[in-house]
Amino acid sequence: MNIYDISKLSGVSVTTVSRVINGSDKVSEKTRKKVLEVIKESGYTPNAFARGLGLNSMRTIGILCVDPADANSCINLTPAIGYLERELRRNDYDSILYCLEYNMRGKEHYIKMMLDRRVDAIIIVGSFFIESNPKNNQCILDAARSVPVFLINGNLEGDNIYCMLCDDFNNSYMATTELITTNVKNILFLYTTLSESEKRKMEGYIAAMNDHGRTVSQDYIRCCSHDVKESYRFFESLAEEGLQYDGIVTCEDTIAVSALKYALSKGISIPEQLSIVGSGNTILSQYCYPELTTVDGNYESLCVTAVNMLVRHLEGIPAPSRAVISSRLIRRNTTKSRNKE
Amino acid sequence: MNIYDISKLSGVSVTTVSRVINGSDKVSEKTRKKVLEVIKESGYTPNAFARGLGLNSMRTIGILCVDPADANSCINLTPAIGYLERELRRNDYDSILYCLEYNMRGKEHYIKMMLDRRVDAIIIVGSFFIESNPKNNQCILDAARSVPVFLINGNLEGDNIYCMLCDDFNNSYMATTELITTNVKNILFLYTTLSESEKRKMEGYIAAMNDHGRTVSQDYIRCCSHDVKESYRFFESLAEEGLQYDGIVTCEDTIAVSALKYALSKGISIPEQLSIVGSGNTILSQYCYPELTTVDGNYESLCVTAVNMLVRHLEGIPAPSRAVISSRLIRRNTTKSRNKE
DNA sequence: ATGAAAGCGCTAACAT
DNA sequence: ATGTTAGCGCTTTCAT
Repeated sequence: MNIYDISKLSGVSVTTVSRVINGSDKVSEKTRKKVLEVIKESGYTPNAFARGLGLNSMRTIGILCVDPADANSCINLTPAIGYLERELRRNDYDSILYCLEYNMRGKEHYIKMMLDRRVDAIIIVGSFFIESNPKNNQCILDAARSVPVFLINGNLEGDNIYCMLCDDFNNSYMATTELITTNVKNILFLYTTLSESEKRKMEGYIAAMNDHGRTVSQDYIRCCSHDVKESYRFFESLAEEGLQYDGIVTCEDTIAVSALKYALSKGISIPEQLSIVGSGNTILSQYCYPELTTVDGNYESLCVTAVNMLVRHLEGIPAPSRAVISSRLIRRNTTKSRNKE
Repeated sequence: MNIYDISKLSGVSVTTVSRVINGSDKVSEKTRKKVLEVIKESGYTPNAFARGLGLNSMRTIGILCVDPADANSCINLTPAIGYLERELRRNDYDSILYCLEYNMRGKEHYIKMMLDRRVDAIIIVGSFFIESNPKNNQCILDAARSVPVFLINGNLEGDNIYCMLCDDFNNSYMATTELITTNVKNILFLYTTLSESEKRKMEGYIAAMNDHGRTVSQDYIRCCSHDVKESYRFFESLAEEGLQYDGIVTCEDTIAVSALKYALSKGISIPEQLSIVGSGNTILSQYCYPELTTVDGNYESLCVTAVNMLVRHLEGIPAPSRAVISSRLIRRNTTKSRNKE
C-alpha cells in the first residue's frame, strides 16, 4: 500500500494525496475528506524512508552519552537522556542513542556512525566528551561541519557548536561558602576525574576559600573514586594519614554518600563533627540517611534549553552559541543549620 | 557526492560500487582497490535513507520504556536501556528511544509512531506496559503483526511476541526464606503498584511462608509508595497502628532503603531488630548504610537474551517465545548472618 | 566479473 | 485546486 494506491482509490493525483498527508491548505475540503477516508480504511501509512530520502531528513537526533548501565558513569547524567528524549519528541524528533563507555573508546567512530545515519543534529551529554587533548576533539569540530552539535555541560569553541553549561564554578563556590558560614574549619574538596566540569568546580572551591580569608592547602584537594569499596579505603587512608577535616565538598553525590557511609560506620556524627555537601541532587542524595545537602546543577534546564536551541536552529533561526544555567543549593541534613552556628 | 559520482570517478558501474560497499566477493581485487581508494579520497558515505528505502529497513529498533528522569519510574530499569543499546549496536542496530511517563499515557500512540518509522522490531521494557485490562494490550498484539515485539519482564501471549521474564516468584521466595531461616518472626511484604511482576513476587512471599509453616496475614502485605516522604509517613503509620514486625521483604530497593532510613531515624538496630531485603540490586542498595541485602533480577541477562533472540529472529532463525532468567540473592548487611541465628 | 535499467515511495517544481 | 513528472540514491535482477 503506497501513495499511488491511495491516489487511485480516491481518484486524485499523488500530489494531492501528499498535500493532504502534509496538511497543505491548498486542497478543497471535499477532496481532503475523501482522501482521508481512503487512507483511514486502507490503513495506509506513508513510508518514512522514502520521505527521508526526498527531504534528506528523518528528523532524528543522535545522542552521544555514557552508558547508563556503566557503574563508573556519572549518575546525574542518566536523567538527561529522559529530558532530551521528552523535549525532542515534543518537537517531533526521534532520539537515537549512542552509548559510550566511560573510557571514551570509540568516540570518533560513534560520531561517524551518526553522520552516516544522516542525523539532523548531534547532542553530546557530559563534560568528559570534551578532552584536554585537542586532537581528541577534532572529530567533534569535523562533525559540526555537517550538522549542528549541542553540548550538555561541555565546553568547546567552534563553528556550529552550541554549549549548554552548568555553573560549575558557582556550584562549588556555594557549597564551600555554606560550610564556611556554618563554622566548618577544615574543608576537604574531593573530585573524581578532573574533567573540565570538575576543574571549574575546584576553582569555585578555591575562590570561596580565598574570598573568606581561608588558606587553600593542596592536602585538602583530593581525588576519590566513585566506587563504593575504593572510596571507603580512601577515607580510611585519610584517617591513617591523620588529616583533620570537619567538612567535605564533593564533585558528585556518590562520593558524598560514600563519605557519609564511612562516617556512620566510624560513629562520626553528621553534621556536628562532619558536614558534607554533594553535587547533582541525584536519587542517592534523597535516599541516604541523613539526607544529603547537595547542589542541583539543573540538568533539566540544560536539556530543555539545548533542545529549544536545536529546534530553532534547524528552523533557520539563529541561536546564541552558549548558555550558562545557574545551580542551586539544596539544604538537607548533612550540613549544620545556619541558626545553630 | 553519490554512488554515481563514485562510479564515474572509478570508471566502473554503480552496481560494482554497490558490490564493493556491501562487501560482495564477486568483485576483482583490482577494481575493489580502485573503488575503495576513490571512496576514501572523496569522503563518500552511502546515503542511509536511500539504502533504507531500497531494503525497507534501516536497522533500527524501537525501545519503549519509562522516562529515566521520571521520579516514579522503577530505577532498576534505567540500566536496561544501556544494556539494550550496547547489545543492539554490537549487532549493528540503532536504538530509537520512546519514553513514556509512568501513567502509560500515550502508549498506543507511541507504538504507532514506531511502526510509522518502520522500525525492525520493538522492545518494551517493564512489566507495567502489560496492563490488566486486555483492551490496553491490543495495540501490542496489533503491532506484533507488523514487527516482532520483545518484552523485558513483560508477560503477554501472542503471535510474534517474545517474553523475557525475571523469576519474580523465586525472587521473593528466596528473600522470604532468607529471613525465615535467620530467625525473623514477623515478615512484612511491601509492594508499590501490584504490577504483574509484583503479583508474582507476592506469590513467592506467600509460598515461602506456607512452605515454612508460617501463617500469612493480610495485615503483613502492604502497599508503600516509592516516594521518600510518603514512605516515611507509611512507616510512621504502621508504628501508630502498633503492627509488630522484625523483617521486611520489598518489591523494590527504594522501599527497602526507605525502611532503612526510618529505622535509623528511630534508633532501631539493623539487622538485629529489623532485617530488610530489597529487590533490584540497584545503585541505592550499595550506597546506603548498612549496605542492603537484595535480590538481583539479572536485568542484564534479560536484555542480552532479548537482543540475541531479536537478532536471530530477524535473520530468519526461529526463536523460543519465552525465557525465564533466574534471580540471585545478594547478602549484605541488612540481614542477619546465618551462623549467628 | 561487470553493467544496464527497473524499482523502492515520496516531495516539489512546474504546468494547468 | 489539482495533476504531470523529474528527481532523491541506493539495491537487485537479468544480461553479458
